[in-house]
Amino acid sequence: MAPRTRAEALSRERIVEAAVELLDADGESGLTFRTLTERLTTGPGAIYWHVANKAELLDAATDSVVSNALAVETTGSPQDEIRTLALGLFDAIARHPWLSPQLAVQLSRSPWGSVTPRIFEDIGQRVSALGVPEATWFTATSALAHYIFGAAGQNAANVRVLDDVDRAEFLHAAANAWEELDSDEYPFMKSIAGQVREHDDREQFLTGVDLILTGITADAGPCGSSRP
Amino acid sequence: MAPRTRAEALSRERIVEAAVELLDADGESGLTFRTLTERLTTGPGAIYWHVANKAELLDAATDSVVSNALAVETTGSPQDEIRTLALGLFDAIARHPWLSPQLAVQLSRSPWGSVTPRIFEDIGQRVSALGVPEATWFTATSALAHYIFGAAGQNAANVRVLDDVDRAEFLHAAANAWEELDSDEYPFMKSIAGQVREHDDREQFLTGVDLILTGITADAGPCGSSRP
DNA sequence: ACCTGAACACCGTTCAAGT
DNA sequence: ACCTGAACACCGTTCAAGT
Repeated sequence: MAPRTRAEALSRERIVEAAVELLDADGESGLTFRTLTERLTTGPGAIYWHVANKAELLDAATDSVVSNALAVETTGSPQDEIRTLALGLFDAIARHPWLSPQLAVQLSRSPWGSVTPRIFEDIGQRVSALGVPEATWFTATSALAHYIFGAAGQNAANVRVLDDVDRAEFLHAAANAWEELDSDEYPFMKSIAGQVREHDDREQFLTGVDLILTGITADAGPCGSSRP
Repeated sequence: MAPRTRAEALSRERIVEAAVELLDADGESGLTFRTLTERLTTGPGAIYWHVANKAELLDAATDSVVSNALAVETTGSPQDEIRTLALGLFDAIARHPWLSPQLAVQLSRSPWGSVTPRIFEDIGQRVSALGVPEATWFTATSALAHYIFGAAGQNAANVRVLDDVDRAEFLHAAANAWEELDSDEYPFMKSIAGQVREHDDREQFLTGVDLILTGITADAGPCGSSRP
């Protein structure tokens, strides 16, 4: 029982929680100090007492959501654990599509903020457990992390407001559009239109993770190509 | 000789060109309608005659820069051509760091705007020339594209305003900071700190591209691991 | 057809004043 | 210590008016 319990005292936690809700509902443009003060029935000054500025608030919201996504049980081979972590991030970004640009912005403001090292660390620990040379760890972990963010971001862009039915229609329409593209200029897009129409996002995503895992463990053996 | 030549008539091209210059100089926050009208010595209404809104202007600026980056001569094996394209994008994003968040935003607004299909097409054509099964084309191309954007974005974040000397100092300081991280929480980041301090960005980037190319061509043969 | 420039609604942020 | 709320500078965008 804290001293004041009547009107649910303001706190950094409550502010971040409300920010996440606004972002989930209406995207990045849905979070303003106006909408935030309205929801929390307070004034801008009150928020600035707990939070330095909007950028810090977005960082905190990102941190909160990513932390939850990384807090998963992982057991099995390093490969399995990497798949679990990757899928956790993929699903989190699908649930919170605003994360994708936000992670890029946060990265570009300070390359090693609070979120990036944690993701690198979590993935990197499993990469180092794959038994590949230590000299390849950094490159391998980067490749995995970048693929996860990029693929998840693209998926989030598709998901956004659409429910499953709308989404199927959307993909269908997109695939049809590609099939009608000029075959001189876009032969490749035309050829994969069918795959796009029928693919399952999460399955496709995991296939890509496996592809990179194969590249990591294949090393420069007989299957790989080596550059001079 | 056009009817009016005295004061360099306004045009969509000139507006986009000025926008790119402002973005290069001061990042995304450096481009406002105030700074733009000032540089072009005109009013906001004049710009709105040629451009629908700021989002379209950013799209046009992105499109212009990426088009240049993709307009490179590529000859050699499909692998070589993919490396050339990848490095071209990497360097373009290093020269124009604002591209990185912008590509993410553009992707999240409309998944298949004008830029993304061109990049997918250019890379995808080479992937399909690798001689791997058509069913893997989409996944392979996605993995490459996402890695390129992610790695280039991270690099751009490091480069930003720093010159080479500052950059070396920056990496040195970052590596030192990681080495002093708690070894229970961040054992992996500690272990790769040395690699980060000494790595060459472009070389490291190409190594990652090769890693993914290896994964693509290794298929599910004896070198790869397959998931049940 | 192309441009001017005042005006509008909205944004993040500040700060003297309250309790 | 924590909150109020008016005020400020700035933003993207509009539009009647000019040429």
